[in-house]
Amino acid sequence: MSNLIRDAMRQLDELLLDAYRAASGAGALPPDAEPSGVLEIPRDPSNGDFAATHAMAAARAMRRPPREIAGALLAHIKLDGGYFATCGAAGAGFMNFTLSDKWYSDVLRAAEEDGASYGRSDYGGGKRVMVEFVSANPTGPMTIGNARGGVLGDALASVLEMAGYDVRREFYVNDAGNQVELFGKSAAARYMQICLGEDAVRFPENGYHGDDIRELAAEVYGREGDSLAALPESELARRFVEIGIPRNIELMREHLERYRIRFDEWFPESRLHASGYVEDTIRRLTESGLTYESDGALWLKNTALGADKDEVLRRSDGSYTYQAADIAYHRDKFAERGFERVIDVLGADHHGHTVRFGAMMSAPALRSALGVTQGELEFLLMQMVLLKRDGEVVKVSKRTGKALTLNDLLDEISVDACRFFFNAKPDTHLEFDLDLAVRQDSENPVYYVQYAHARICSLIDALGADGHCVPAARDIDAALLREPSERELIKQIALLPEEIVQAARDRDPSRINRYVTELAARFHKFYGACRMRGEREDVLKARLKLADTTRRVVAIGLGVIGVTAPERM
RNA sequence: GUGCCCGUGGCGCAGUUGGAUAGCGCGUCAGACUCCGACUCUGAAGGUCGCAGGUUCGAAUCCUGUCGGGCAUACCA
Repeated sequence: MSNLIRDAMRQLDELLLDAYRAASGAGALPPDAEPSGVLEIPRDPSNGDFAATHAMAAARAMRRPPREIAGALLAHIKLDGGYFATCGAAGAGFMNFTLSDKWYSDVLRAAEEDGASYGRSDYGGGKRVMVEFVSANPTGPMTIGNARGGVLGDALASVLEMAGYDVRREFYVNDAGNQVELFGKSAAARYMQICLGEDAVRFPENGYHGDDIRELAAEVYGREGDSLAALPESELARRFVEIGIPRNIELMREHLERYRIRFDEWFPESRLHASGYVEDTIRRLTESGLTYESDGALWLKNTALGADKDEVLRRSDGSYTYQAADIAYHRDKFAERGFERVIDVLGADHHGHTVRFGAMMSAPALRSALGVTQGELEFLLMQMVLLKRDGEVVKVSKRTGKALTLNDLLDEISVDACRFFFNAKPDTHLEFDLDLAVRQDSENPVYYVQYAHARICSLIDALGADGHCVPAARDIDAALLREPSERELIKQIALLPEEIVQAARDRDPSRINRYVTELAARFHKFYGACRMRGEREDVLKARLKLADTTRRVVAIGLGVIGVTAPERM
C-alpha cells in the first residue's frame, strides 16, 4: 500500500513550509504569507526530479520577484536525511529538487514488501462501485464495438479495485423488448423461407440479416422439419426467442470468457418485468405526478427534470419502453443494491440517451419518487471503432450481418494484442487496421512490453545458472544504482501506485498501457546501458534486484489490463 | 437547427485542477550485435498545438467566436 511519489511530495510540502517559517522568522520573507503551489515531476530530468511553483505563485502576495522568494526559501530549507538530496532555483522561479539515495532504496523496498499488491491503495476508501459494460443485445454475436467496451470496462474495474474501491462487474441482458421480438420474427421468417421458399415469405422490415439467424432457423428445421410452420406467426416467433436468446447469451458468456472477462452478475431485463418492478417503478413516478398521458401513451415529464424533451414510458399498446426498464434497473442498482457509484460504459451513439438519463437520475424529484437516497450515476462513453480493410473504412452493423464478431477477431489475433490494442483512450475514434491486426507477428506494442518481461525472466535464469540469486532489498546498496538509466527506471517503478490512482480518478485505464510501455522502454534502455555479468558483485546484485523488481511491476501492470506476462516468447 | 465529443510533425497518439525549450510510437535517414535474447538500443530530420481574438508573470490546457470531422436528436435499444 505504499506510494513513494506521494510520500516524497508530502515530505517536500513539509520542508517548504518549515523553510518558509524559518525564512520569515529570520525576516527574509514577509510573515503571514505562507506560500502554496504545485509539486510536479518536470518533463526534462535536467530540471530535477521534483519542482515546486510556490515562489512564482507567492510573488504577487509577497510583492517580491519569484527568484528572490525561491532563493530565500532554499536558503532556509533543511534536506538532510530525507528524500531529497539537492535543491536549486531555476527558470522563472521554479525550485528544483533531486531525490536522495534513501528514496531510491525505499522504492525497491516498498515494491518488495508490498509484493503482489504493489500498486494498490486505499484511495477509493472501499466505496461500492458497479461497472456495467458490454451489455450487448442478445440478438446476435458481439461486435468489435463490444470488444472495445469489454476491455475498457474490465480494465476500468480492475483499476478501481487496485485503487481501493469495492467493485462489481455487471452485464445487463436486454432479453426483453422490441429488439428481442424482432429477433424472433427474423428467425421465424427464415424458418418459413426454408419451408416455403425464399420468395414466398416476406422478411421483416429492419429484421436481423445475420447468418446466425439463418443457421438457427436451419437447425430448428433440421430437427423439427416443417412441423412448426402451422403455428401462428407470433407463437412461432416466441419459440425462436425461447430457443435463440438463451443460446446467444451462453455464447456471449463463452466468448467473453475467452476474452478473459468475467462478470459478477448477468442481470436480465426480463427479471425487472416479470417481478413487477418496472410496473411498480412507473406507478411511483405517476403517483409523484411526474408523468402524464398523451395519445394513449404514458409520458415522463422529463423536461421538468432537466432534460431537453419528454419521453414515453408506456406505449399506447401497453408495453414498457426501454427507458422505463432502465429507470427501474437503475433504481434497483441504487435503492435495492446500495451502490454508491455506478459507471455505465456505453458507445458514444448512446450519448443523447446519457445526457437525458443522467439528468433524470440525478433529479431530486425522481430520486425521491423512487426512494433513491444515495448514489451517483456516471457514464463512460467510448467512440466508435473504425474498421479498416484494404485501407478503407468499413462500417459495422449487426443489422446487415456484415460485422466482424469479437470471436472472429480472437481467431485471428491474440487476446493479449486485442486487449492491449482496444484499451485506448475512450473519447477518440479507434482505427483498427485489420490487415495489420490479423498478423500474429504484428508490430503491436504489446509485444514490446511482453518482451521486456520475457527478457528479464531469461536474464534471471542465466544469472541463476551462474549462482546469482535475486537478493532481498535490504541486502543491496541502492546508492550503487546511480546511472541515469537506472534512476529513470526506479522512478518509473515508483510511479505505479500513483498511475493507478490517476487512472481510477480519470476513469481512464488506457493510462496503464502508456505506463507499462514506458516502463518497458526504460528497462530496455537500462539493459542496453548497464551490464551485470562481469560487474562487481555488489553492483551486479543491485542491478539484478532492479531487473527483478521491474519484472514484477511489468507483470502487475499487464495484469491490470488483462494481458499476460509470458516468461518466454 | 440544437446538443455532446474530437482537431497536436507524413500516419497513429501523449500531454487539460494553466508552468520551464510541446513529448512518444510507427514511418524516413544515419549508426550499434565475438556481448545477460537485435522482437533491442543510439542519433538525426520533421510542429506558427485547426484558425482568430481574450484572460495573466506564463496558454496545447481556461473564456469567446469561427472552420473542419464524428455522433445524437424514435411510442429502437
